[in-house]
Amino acid sequence: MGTTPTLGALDPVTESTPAAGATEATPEPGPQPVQWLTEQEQKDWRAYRDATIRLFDVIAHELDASSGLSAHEYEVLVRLSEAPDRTQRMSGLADDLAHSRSRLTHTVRRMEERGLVVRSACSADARGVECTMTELGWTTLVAAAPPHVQSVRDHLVDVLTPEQFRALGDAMQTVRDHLVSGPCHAANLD
Amino acid sequence: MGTTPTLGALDPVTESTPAAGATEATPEPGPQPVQWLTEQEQKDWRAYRDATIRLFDVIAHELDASSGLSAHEYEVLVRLSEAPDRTQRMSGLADDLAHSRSRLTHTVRRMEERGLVVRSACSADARGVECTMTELGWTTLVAAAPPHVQSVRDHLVDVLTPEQFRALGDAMQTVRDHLVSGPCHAANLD
DNA sequence: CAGTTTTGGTTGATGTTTCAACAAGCCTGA
DNA sequence: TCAGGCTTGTTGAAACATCAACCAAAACTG
Repeated sequence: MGTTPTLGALDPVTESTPAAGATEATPEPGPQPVQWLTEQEQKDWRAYRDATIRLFDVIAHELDASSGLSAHEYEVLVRLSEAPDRTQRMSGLADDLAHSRSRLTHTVRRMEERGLVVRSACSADARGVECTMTELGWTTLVAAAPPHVQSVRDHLVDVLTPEQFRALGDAMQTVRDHLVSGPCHAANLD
Repeated sequence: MGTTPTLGALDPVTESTPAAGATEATPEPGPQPVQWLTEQEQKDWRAYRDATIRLFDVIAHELDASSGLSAHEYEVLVRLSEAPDRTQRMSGLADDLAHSRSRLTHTVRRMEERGLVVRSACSADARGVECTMTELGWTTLVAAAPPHVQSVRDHLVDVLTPEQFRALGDAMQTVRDHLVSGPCHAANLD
């Protein structure tokens, strides 16, 4: 009834505390003593989440429109372009891209069918497979990069002040380090 | 390798390839006068991109593990929980979530099959469909929220200083505003 | 140096998202 | 009023991602 409690972002409950502790640590005898997000934290988390989803969406769309590459394919090509001999092991690629191995296998197979990369046995480790960028892959990447960079500028870099963007990079580098070095970052990795 | 020009992030070319392969029918000087990202900008963009992918990945994984909801389903429930009568039009929901209409239709159909929401005709507009959260949807959300909030804290909020996190929210709010009010934000929307 | 475990990679089934096409209701103007 | 265009929402097929199962080679272990 009147109990539609103007719910905070991902904090739909705060329930048994009607008007009270929406913003503070709630050490109540609930199932879990979770420290809820403050209203400001909710706003910030939502802004980050929402903006990022839309940003990635529009950038991926523009990339596909201008080059026919998906964001993931583009990223595979970038990594290969930076690797010695434009070649990298599948496992290394998967780790770099934070993709599951199986996802990478599928992606690379499709890219191979289109002639963007080739796979070959790895000499050092008979289990391994090496992925190499073809000339077509290279020219495709070279053609794709300028409009993509423009996208990133238009929708992100140039929208912020240089200081804001630097701070964003710093913060996210911290987040990234914490994630990859964290205790159980087992989450991914197939 | 002498010919592998230590390539920057998404800037694989920089200069090594002049007019090469670009559009032939362009009499203009140069393919595009794109302003490349500086090295620092590349680092920051990559940190943001990479950290975000991993972050969303691990948070979605933990949410699914603890509640059986995907991140998208969770978000649908949150929006409904905040709407009057826990009901919202499909179109409004799709806009809020930056999902295509067709994606939302599929998602909601699956959620309806699981009893989390129900759909009904919209009285005001015979084309419309209203989506309402069920009691099961509510209790599911209430159970899902605490561990999810904990996830967000563990991997993002508490990893940064309060100032960093505030700045992140501010910056991304700017990015979001620019995206939704931008000239052609037609990108999405089915 | 056999037996076990771990790692690298693939496969196919299943689930989800995207895309194009469509149906039906709304709205406008002549 | 009714023709045309816009909006809302759905559908089915195709593309893509995820998951569990699997094989083969390496790396341990006793």
